[in-house]
Amino acid sequence: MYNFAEIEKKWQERWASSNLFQAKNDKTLPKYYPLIEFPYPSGNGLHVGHPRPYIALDVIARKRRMQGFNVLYCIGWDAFGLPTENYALKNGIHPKIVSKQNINRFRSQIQRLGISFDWSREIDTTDEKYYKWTQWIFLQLFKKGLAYKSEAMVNWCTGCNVVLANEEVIDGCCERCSSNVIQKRKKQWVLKITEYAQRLIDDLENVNYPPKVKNSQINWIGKSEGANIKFQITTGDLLEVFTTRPDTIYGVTYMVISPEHKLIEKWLNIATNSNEINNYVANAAKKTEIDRTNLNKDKTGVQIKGIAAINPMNQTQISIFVSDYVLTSYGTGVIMAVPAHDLRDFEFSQKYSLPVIEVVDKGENKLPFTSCEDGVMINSGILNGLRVKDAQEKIINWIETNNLGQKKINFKLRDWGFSRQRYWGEPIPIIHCEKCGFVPIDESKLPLKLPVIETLKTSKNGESPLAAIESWVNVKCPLCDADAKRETDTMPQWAGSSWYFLRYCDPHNNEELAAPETLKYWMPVDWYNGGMEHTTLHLLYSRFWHKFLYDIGVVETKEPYAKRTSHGMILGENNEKMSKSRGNVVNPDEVLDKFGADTMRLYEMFIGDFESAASWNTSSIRGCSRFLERVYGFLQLHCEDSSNFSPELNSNFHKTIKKVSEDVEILKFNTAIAALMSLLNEIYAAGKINRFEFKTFLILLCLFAPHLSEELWEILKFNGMACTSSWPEFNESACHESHIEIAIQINGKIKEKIFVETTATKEAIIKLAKGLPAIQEILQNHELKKEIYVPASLINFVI
RNA sequence: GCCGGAAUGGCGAAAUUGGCAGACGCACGGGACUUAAAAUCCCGGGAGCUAACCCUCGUGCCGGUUCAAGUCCGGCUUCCGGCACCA
Repeated sequence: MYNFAEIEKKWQERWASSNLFQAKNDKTLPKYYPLIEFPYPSGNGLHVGHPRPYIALDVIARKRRMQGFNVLYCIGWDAFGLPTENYALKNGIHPKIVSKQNINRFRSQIQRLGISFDWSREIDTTDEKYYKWTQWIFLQLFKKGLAYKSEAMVNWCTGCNVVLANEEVIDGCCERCSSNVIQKRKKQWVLKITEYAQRLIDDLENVNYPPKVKNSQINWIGKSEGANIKFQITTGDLLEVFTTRPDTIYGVTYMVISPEHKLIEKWLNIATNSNEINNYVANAAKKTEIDRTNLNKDKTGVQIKGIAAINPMNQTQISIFVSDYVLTSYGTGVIMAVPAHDLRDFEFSQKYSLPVIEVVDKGENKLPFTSCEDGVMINSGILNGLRVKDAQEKIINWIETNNLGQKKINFKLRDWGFSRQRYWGEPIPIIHCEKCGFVPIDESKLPLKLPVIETLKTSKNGESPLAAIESWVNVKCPLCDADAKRETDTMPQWAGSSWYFLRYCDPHNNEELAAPETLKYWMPVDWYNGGMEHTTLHLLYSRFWHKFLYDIGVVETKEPYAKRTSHGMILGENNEKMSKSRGNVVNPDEVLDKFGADTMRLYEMFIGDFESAASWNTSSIRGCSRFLERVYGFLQLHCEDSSNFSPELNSNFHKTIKKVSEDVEILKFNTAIAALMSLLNEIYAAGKINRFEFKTFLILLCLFAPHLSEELWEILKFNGMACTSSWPEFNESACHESHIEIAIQINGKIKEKIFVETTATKEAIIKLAKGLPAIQEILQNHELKKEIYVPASLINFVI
């Protein structure tokens, strides 16, 4: 009887006590560094989706060890964050305690899966020995001018007077008190990721990421080339726009300014319709960005009456509108509208009856004409008759000479908002001094520990709960010793996860974030697997930090991850995302109790294409446990001595070794397992297996079902352990069968099938096919136009 | 809305990237074993028309390219992920 509970406990204990999966310090060995995204230890515990990537890279880690690599495979906890803080607030427990409980639960659940993590290197982002270095990196960024304070829009609950996370805003209202939420400007720490935008695009060339990941990042960064151009306003102000089509400047018929633009406040005094503008601005503050930029929605706007802009090219006066389809966060927050050649501007102009001036002619009369290919400039003063590309060059030259602007590359990517008005995050190690400004705390004083609070209370007036702790906030300026105040914002959860893979290399180092020679040996990460949902934030943020660390000489590689892959989500039985509220969460504990870790591991790898979403199906698991039971029962009994593959299984064994070896490398775990199942079926049909074959089978199986494989390995008294043996080789020529099947088609439809020797020539096969009675009959009555022969596959007679 | 993906039997899926659609598994049906059931083992299933063979249709929808299309091209539909303070 296959007693998985006993077997799994036994081997997990043995692996742990022998430190079998600890990475070795011997830097002469070839290294391999697989990485999974470390989990956020949520209060709900693990669900069956979490282990999918852990098991997948465990398969790789185990295979690499068998291939002779020194493997660093680790896990840790990304434990700072909003849900823990909110849970702590609600239940009056300190977040530190909540985190600890969650981590303990996660750890014990994960340990039951028999994943070959090096548990001696476990890290926790909320550990002060860890966040010391998160803070240290922040200080380096600050010293290089890459961390600065800037105004940003935040969700402001008008009831609680606190800043809310997007997630806490439900239909424009506060999740807790249902008051209206508005967009409010607030000074925040921001990291200058835009300075690295071009490098973040360029260096994608040198990494092995799936095209969809590269494309997502490139689109997210959103590079566009154009120009910034200054327009004189009748008030004497200058209004600067960013445009990708400076060539269309003669077609500007109005301008649009975003509702948050600073000049609006000033112009309210001059405008003849200030009430109307005020109302519009207040309304816009209620909308989400997605609503505002929705192309299908009716665009709204209000003209700022009483002022106008002047087109620098022809001195025409043009009206200025406020509209929320223009965002403060992109470009300059102002656009020059060219309705004839931009879709959004065109729609807006139609709605508000604004003039449309065509400046690019392509012989079509349908407006808007937005393409810039092959167009010729018209109605455009100095640009008339030029092609669009030449016009662009000329106009940029002109504005630069006349000091009205310059060529400009813009990115959709925005600088990274780094402040949170929260307790459960890394304190930002900065002191505000009235005289000296922002003063970094001395590196020797790191970590700047989170002060202990008896009972955590909700923040007041939009500040972090830390602001209420006067003894902590009030300090002396490190430079001038005057009274000063600590920064009370904390870092976002993304901070700790932007460099954790460096810490795995040297997790107990108290002098440096990791010793340089250790980083040199282990980095880069060879294979990083994670969710598609992290493509544009976490993945980009950590690449940015890594490039910065490269620039200041901490790491030697420009990119942190040599290869990236992504897993699909595991959905509930009803095909929906697993969530507590939908009641479709499957707890791995139940699966482990009923079927054991090996079956669960096998099932999660067999469930479907690793990169696509898969629905959990409890009855399907049975197929995997049945397979393991067959291995346990049958193979143990029918084992004869021999050191060769039996002739009848020879080719199948080689094919299976090849299939498993290759498929796991391209994430085709499901077909690798199917190959093992097929092989077992063959063995069943043959009715026996010898010791050599069995040993090979166990090594292959060991990737997916390590406990059972070790157990059988021991029962059969093979040397050492399955997981420490060498990965088996396959013989390419032995993979081929002596005979193959060829399909005979007439006009693409299969009529017959023949078996021929693998070595048979094209001519011989065609002759054989033509000799078949059914084929002969058809060919006699029709004219043969063409014969197509696909080697080792088919013949098609076209008649 | 914008960006990135996906769609194949009753179900999860496979298909050397243009070459025999449905491997492997679940569920189901039949048989063997059993007093019986469970478990196990063997066999069978894309749909339609058939006594059976033949034949016809079939990879979300419409059209195209090709000797040959799940795979390539053009146009849709539906679903999923992300949209910067959930992680």
